[in-house]
Amino acid sequence: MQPQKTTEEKIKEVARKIFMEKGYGLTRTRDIAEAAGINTALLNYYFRSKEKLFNIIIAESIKELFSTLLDIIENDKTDLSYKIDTVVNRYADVFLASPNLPLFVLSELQSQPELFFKQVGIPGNILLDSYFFRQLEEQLQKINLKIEPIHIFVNMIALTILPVIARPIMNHVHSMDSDGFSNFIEVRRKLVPIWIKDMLKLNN
Amino acid sequence: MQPQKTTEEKIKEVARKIFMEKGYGLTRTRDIAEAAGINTALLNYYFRSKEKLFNIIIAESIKELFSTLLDIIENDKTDLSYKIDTVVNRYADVFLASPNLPLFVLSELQSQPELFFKQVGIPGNILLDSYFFRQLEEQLQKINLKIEPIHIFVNMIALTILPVIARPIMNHVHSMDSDGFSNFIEVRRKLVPIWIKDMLKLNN
DNA sequence: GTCTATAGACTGATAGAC
DNA sequence: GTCTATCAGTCTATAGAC
Repeated sequence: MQPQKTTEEKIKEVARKIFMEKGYGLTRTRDIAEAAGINTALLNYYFRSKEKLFNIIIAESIKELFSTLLDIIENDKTDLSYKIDTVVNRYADVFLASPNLPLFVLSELQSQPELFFKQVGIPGNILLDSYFFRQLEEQLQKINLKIEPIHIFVNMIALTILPVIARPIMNHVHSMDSDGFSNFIEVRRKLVPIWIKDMLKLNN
Repeated sequence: MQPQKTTEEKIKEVARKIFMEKGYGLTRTRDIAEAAGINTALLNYYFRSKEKLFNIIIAESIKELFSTLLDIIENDKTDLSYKIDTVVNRYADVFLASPNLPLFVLSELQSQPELFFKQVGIPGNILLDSYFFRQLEEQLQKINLKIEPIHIFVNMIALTILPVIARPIMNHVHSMDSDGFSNFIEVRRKLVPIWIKDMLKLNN
């Protein structure tokens, strides 16, 4: 038997869904209240204001998107190849479960960049100082490729995330249903690590 | 001597900028009017409503993003290597001039996918049936790589567009000012075609 | 904790003068 | 074409009863 959802959890759950679909500006507290089976008074009883509720949702979303990464890239026990496989696979899982998550976070960060600093508290240098980046740098030197590690990292994320972000266009130009989308992600789950390792001349 | 901007053009110009920064929901007609040096009455005199003005802006934005592509990929006089160079370079130019354009369009297409059909009229199969895709298919067969051409196309767009879409995060983790951003794009303008050609085993 | 009712502020749009 | 003034509608948030 699952424990019953509290009203507070129910509100957060539907708020997350509606904020992701419509964005902050187009979401009305009434929509959230109605979808949660309550009223706006109760919503404000729990969260004080729409903005405070949104800040909780967006902070959790940002953390969901980045915590996926952090424990992988800071691990000094795993090699480069394993890290590439794991990052791509974890993100594929996250995106299949929450296809709207990346565009939601990116859009809100664009219109309110200060959210990143205020709500998350991930230091800016955590990526550049990571063990993963040191491993990338080492490998790039080994194959005598004079580019910054960030480019390889950007490539890995780009190849994984773009089909998710551009899903409406993919649906249009590739006539995809939701199964087609999942299949596409599954195919790329295998391909992206190969491409990234090729860029690094890592033997597969 | 440049011809003077009409009021109508001035409104569209600032509306485009503000819609792109804040999105439809958070943009107020008063913001647009003030930025254009007029008032909301005049805005409605020219465009009837906020929504009609927005539809004009988003339709033009979608066209700007895709017309860049269409005349390149349908050309049967240019080879694969040239097409890759040209697509990447054109998009780099577009994104440097309008960094908010891609995320704006992608966000709006997610919340209103029918915009693609209604406002643009680009048939879904124009990409799959393009000369570019036939050239990709040919080359993939030649190197005996059993993947669909769409993956290479997605990769090319992904590697070019992601730093632009994730600019707020890039600023944060890479301590970039606007010069840093331009430099980053300039570096990738050269790198992305190399990576894509490597995937296709095209000799550079 | 949850509701009804409503205050209070803001927004898009228009009427009407010039 | 452009303005001032303002209306009607919508939204968030709160007061107060239960």
